[in-house]
Amino acid sequence: MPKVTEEHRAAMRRRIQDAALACIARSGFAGASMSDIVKEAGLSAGAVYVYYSGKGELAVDAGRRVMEGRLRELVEMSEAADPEPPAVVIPRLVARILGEDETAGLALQVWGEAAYDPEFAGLAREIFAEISARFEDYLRAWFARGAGLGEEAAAARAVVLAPAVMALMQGCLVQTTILGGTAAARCRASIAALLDGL
Amino acid sequence: MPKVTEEHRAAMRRRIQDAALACIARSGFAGASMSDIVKEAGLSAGAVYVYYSGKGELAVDAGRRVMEGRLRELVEMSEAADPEPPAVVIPRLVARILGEDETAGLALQVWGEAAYDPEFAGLAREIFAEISARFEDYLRAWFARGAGLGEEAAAARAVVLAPAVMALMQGCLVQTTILGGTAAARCRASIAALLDGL
DNA sequence: GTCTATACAAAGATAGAC
DNA sequence: GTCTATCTTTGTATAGAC
Repeated sequence: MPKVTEEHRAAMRRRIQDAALACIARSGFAGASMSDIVKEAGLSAGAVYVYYSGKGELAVDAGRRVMEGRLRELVEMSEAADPEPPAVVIPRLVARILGEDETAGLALQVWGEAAYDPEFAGLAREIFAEISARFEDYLRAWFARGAGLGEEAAAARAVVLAPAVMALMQGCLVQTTILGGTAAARCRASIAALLDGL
Repeated sequence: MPKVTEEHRAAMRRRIQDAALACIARSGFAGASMSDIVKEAGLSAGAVYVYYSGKGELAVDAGRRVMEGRLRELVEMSEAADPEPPAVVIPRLVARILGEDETAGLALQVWGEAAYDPEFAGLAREIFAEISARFEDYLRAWFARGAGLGEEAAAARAVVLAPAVMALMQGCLVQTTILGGTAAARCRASIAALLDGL
């Protein structure tokens, strides 16, 4: 019966990830020590090393959780039936992604790690590609059904504009993390104004 | 004659900063050890500690250099006599800021540190405010003299749009660091297309 | 001012009892 | 599987010679 064991293992790994994320939010990826994480999880060093081979594996796993959480929010958007204009959709999306938890700061940290660590860079690229594809899907749908372009023209325009829309979202995340909530609201309003013509 | 000493001090601090930045680009702020930096600078531990009280001070100083380098590029733009349209100015600016050196990755790391370290957060906010002011200056000039709005309307529009333009630049920096040069070019083209209407 | 050598602390990881 | 205790390495910072 490997069933119970497998579930237990998943639950423990998740518990350790949660503790790691709390510590990382406080001290950064490198600054969060294994003893910090062990204490935060209410476990012992020995227990943690049963589920993770070392700090490296745990760090990447925690980073993956942060980025995949961000991705999940986007799936709904790209599956909406009749598309709303970007000036409405993008700010709302940004608000939802950045609003609830303090995961935004963690995403910024993942990018920082990706600047020099190949494993984090791969992770960031992977998530970027998935999110980017979602944005393209949405933009194509909007230009075709909402703005009335032909299918081909809509697809071309979506491909061209997607990176800039991604940049808006990424930049807003940067500003939110660094400047806090009031600046975030200002940034969302600014994005809405910029996208108003589309 | 404190003159020579003062110059020497400045030169040595700069030399140590350069070494630190090289190490940080390789291993991150936390991962770059003092011995790494000492070796990279071709100095001894004792010498380094004459000019810096510790790793913390050195890290912040190095971070400041990265961010101020970014600011310098912007000053020229905001001082241009007759304003060119954003679709031209912004992509060119981004290309210049991200093109030459690998400092872009370092900026992303500074933001990552700012996500949890108050000192880096202060630094990031400070630079953000200065850059933001420059963008507002430029946008005001463009809307007034280039696009023909009234002074007051131009100023209002500049204030509204500045955060989004900042976000575009920040996001493009993220994409450049994570995805590399070809994606950076695509992002610049995308930004140009998005700003074309302004 | 600069070097070599080293003190002191912290972190990652493991051993062995239960 | 989990704990306590510990081994080993690494890193920051300093002391003292030159």
